[in-house]
Amino acid sequence: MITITLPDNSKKQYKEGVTALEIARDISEGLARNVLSAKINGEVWDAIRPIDKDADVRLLTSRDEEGMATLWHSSAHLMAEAINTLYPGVKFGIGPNIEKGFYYDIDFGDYEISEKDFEKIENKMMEFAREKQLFIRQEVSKAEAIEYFTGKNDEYKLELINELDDGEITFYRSGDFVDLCRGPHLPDTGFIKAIKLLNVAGAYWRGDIKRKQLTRIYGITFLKKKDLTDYLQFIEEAKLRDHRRIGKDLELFTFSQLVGSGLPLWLPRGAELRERLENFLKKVQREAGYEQVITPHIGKVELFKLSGHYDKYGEDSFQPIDTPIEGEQFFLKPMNCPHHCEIYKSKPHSYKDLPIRLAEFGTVYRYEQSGELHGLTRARGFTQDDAHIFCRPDQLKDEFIGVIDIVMKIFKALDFKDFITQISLRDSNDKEKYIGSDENWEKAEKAILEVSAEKKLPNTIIKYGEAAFYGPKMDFMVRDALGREWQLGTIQVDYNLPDRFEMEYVGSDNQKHRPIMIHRAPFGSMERFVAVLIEHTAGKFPLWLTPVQAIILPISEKYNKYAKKVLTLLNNSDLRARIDERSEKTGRKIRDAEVNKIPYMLIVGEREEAESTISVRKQGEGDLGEFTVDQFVKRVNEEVNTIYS
RNA sequence: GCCGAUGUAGCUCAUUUGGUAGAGCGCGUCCUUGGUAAGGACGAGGUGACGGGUUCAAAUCCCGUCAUUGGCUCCA
Repeated sequence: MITITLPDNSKKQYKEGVTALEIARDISEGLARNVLSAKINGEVWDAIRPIDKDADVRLLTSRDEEGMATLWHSSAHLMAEAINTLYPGVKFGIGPNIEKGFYYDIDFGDYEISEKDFEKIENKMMEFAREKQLFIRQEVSKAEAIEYFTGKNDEYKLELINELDDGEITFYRSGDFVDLCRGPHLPDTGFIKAIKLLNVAGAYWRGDIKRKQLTRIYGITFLKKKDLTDYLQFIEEAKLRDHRRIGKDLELFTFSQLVGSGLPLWLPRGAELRERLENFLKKVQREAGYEQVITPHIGKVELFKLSGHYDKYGEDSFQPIDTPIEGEQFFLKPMNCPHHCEIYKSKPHSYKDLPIRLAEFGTVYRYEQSGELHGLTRARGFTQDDAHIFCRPDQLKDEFIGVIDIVMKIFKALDFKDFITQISLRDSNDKEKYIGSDENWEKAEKAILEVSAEKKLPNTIIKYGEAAFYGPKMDFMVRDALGREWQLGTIQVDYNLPDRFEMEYVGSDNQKHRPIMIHRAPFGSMERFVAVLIEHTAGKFPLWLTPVQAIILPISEKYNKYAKKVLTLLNNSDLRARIDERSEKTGRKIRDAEVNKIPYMLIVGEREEAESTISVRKQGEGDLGEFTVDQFVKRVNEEVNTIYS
């Protein structure tokens, strides 16, 4: 007999070879039907794999991430089984579960696969699922494994097997399909009740651009049909929040084939919105001791050779601009820092001058690969809310705190609650990779960790070995409507450029010292930030940002004159308002304003004109009653000013 | 850049197998002058992304280019 300990610490005696599924059945038949896999002494196992010694057992269901991982991993096998039946002779690469669903990389040989084939594959998968095929685990020797896949002529599996040690190789069989797999899997395919293949993509074998490109098919499955319907609905709703769509609807930005892909054109309303964001940040930065600078969009090749950008990225960048007569070469700037370094160097500095904080909304150009462009989140020309802080080592921590304060102010003003903070430190086993002294690195990394703890930043992850070669950094990331992660703000310590540019300041000891540089961009780029903001708010921007704050709706054309009077009053108070002068009924005007997400609707008719008032309706909420214009302006100003509190 | 998909009116889409294009919304004019989420009538709008080919005939079939898009790779 062995002792099984459950998560509530209850202990039970079982025969050797008992399975998690049997333990579940012992608790209740309903639970047994929902067990996908189980955690045995911290390792996820098949629910039907015999347990032969004392163990801690936690049953995994659809409520556990690991349970869903098992479902999706098994689904990848089911898909492979279906494909193996429908397209004999195809070869399989890897087929893991992912955060939401699974994929399988497959070499289809001469078959041409597109989304048109999905239905056929889904149907075959459903057929096998209904057969409730068992997933059978089998331990094999390396020689057996090699023999099997040599027979199948599958060089991908053979490559994987060759990297494994004898004695740790397992196969899983479902139906007639055998796959090299570590497991674990569902008890049988019958758990899979809803299947949807999502898309097909090319993927290089082992992620290596030099190797063969396989066909990757993504899919998702669920235990209940309803879950799939809900998931597909979520995708549809997320699409409605897509910044590319809303940006078009609200006339914020556009792209032009003639101008070139990845080069956004900001329309008047988008430009206004962006300008308000910039002004907000400028104000915050001024208060924090920043100074604005302005630099040109190009610089001589020598500048970027000095900064090191040329060597590292020159060939993959927009190519140099040549002057016709002198034969000089200029680069579009991919970063603002070299220009700012030259500003620092324009005069000598004393330790008393530091820190110097140079800020610029600097537009940069990077040749992103065509397949990588994505609306405003990935563009070839974009504007960073850049600043470079030049400081002494003893000032590093305070400067870091100052930057985090700015980032938090912005996130608060825009109601970003859901973000991740990533701290990237160096890999201390591979110090050769990094520039700068050991002492400086240790000091900077310690400062960052301390600041992060003091500021109690939520969702902080620390990654070792992710630092740039020139210094540790802290990044702020958010998710877009479709769950993709985007980096927004960044704070990076840099020991490299001060060296390259031979920057100096005179210390209190009358000796020359090298300053530390901090790159920071709280928004990241205006383009990406606005994109994320659009998706975050679904286009319902906060009042202080929105293009049109209020729309005046005259009950009939008889009151247009009064409406204009109200408009003038509002404009004089710096409110952004318009009038809907169409000869439409009030219900219609209200509907259109609601759909256009205009925060306030101001209804004026006979009564309002007589009493010199406006009837205020708030978007999404409804009628707020009668206000004088002064009362309304006061209300709006109070609402707007909350961003600075 | 690579694999897959897409490109028809300002927007969202339709046009069964090739026979010179339609709808809704929006827009314009007129009627209507209305009180908290769609009043009515009429009308204007399209080189079917662009270039080439096949055909008596191409939005439709083929090739190329550009752009968009889901991934991969890359990412300062």
